[in-house]
Amino acid sequence: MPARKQTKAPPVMAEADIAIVRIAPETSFKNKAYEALKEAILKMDIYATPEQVMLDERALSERLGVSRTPIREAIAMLEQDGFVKTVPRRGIVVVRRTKTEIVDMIRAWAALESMAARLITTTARKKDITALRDFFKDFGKDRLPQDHVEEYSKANIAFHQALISLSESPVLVDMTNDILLHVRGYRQLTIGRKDRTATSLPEHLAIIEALEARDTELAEKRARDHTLGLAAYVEAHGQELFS
Amino acid sequence: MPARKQTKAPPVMAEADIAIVRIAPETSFKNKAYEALKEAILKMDIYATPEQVMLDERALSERLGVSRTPIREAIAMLEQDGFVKTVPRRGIVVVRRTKTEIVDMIRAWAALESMAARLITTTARKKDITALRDFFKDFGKDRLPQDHVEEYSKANIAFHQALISLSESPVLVDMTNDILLHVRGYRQLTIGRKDRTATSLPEHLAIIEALEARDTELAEKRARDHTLGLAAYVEAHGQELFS
DNA sequence: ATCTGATCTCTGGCATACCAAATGCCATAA
DNA sequence: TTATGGCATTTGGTATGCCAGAGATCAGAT
Repeated sequence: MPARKQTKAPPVMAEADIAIVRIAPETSFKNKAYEALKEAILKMDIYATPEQVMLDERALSERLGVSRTPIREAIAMLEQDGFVKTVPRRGIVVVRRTKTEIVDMIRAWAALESMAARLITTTARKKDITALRDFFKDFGKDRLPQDHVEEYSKANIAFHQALISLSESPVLVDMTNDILLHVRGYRQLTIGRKDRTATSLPEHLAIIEALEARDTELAEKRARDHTLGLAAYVEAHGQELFS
Repeated sequence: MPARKQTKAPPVMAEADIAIVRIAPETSFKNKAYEALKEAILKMDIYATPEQVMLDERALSERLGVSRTPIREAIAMLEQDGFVKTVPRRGIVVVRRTKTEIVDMIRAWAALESMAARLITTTARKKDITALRDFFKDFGKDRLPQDHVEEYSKANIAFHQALISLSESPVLVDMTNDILLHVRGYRQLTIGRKDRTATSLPEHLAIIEALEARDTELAEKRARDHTLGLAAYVEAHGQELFS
């Protein structure tokens, strides 16, 4: 049997505890392009422009100062995300979802969030649950959400993301984030509506209460019904948004 | 007012009803490579091999007979799916999920499936719901699932997919399919276990009954609890699968 | 025999060139 | 004026080639 090379305890020097942080991985152009394009697509308010939005590989590569290769890889990733659709020899089109698709996504969101609520009742710490109220501390009887729609809208999203995070389930977090990215596009035009905003805050507080009470079934139900309510709202009032 | 060009009835010739079928879109090498690699990864039984499985761009391009470009694009897509992770200058590694991640995924699956069940009680047709029983028509008191684990396992997956499909929600269908692809890898080693298989069939039938009764809450609960049961099972007995 | 480091090799990242199909423009014929 | 056919252009698809960093290898010094 050949001598096995000693692999244990070879520390010649104390491996100085200088905070070595694994150096910067320097993200590739591919990833930079992906992030840049994703952000650009998300902020372009797709549902506001009447005609189809197209992307051009060569134009993008010039704009970003890199060759087409990393751009194409980024496009391929975005296509997996469902943000764009490339048509051979025709172009790359930014996908517009129909109202039905959006409602569908919101329902999935409701499913995931209600599961998060369920998990939270059994694992989250009391203080973390209570901290969820802070997102709405700037609103109350003397400062109604419906009078500060834009601000409330941001608090609303932040609340939902914080809620899901409390589940400590990476999968639930990632999936809902993906959905939010798709839904966010016209969120300003729907969730922002005053009539719905008014009922939103009380529902959120009710969810928090159920979580604090560790009432699994009730928390799940409230979380689900709250988001399903949004789905129903969009289904009923979102018609005008989709030409 | 300028004369509007006549767009109606310009048929110069009868547009011969020769069966023109829109020709074949001939999927690109990029997509072919994506499908090929995905299938290869799914059937390689990742959790069976002890050492990390690596992929090599050049080797793959030779094997598939195409250049590296479409291969790289396919890899980028697979990375978005979470099947592989490319490490610069090191290689492309096929991702192995931890037990915790798998349990987490199954919980998300439970959330989505319970929402599907909920929707089904309000929209699906009676005959379609009843048809779900067909997946298990080959099993019964005289032919127990636990005695034909492999066969039952396939029926099991088919049942769940058919169930979700009945919700007529493309989003729920796609998301659960994605999850199933990740979970399927070691499914054979867990769901296949006899002790769990025995309780599976009755639970499935109970779900179908609730759906037929149009009992939204009950159907949702049964669907959720059934899949959460699998999650709990994996969490408790799946330890040995993850080295 | 072991440690050091120069070098060779392997691997993904990126740039570039060329291809082919889908369009659009435009000269030309009816 | 209008319909038609062909050519130039546009756009994504694919193939190649070179680069740089991370390891592995191996010779030389201690």
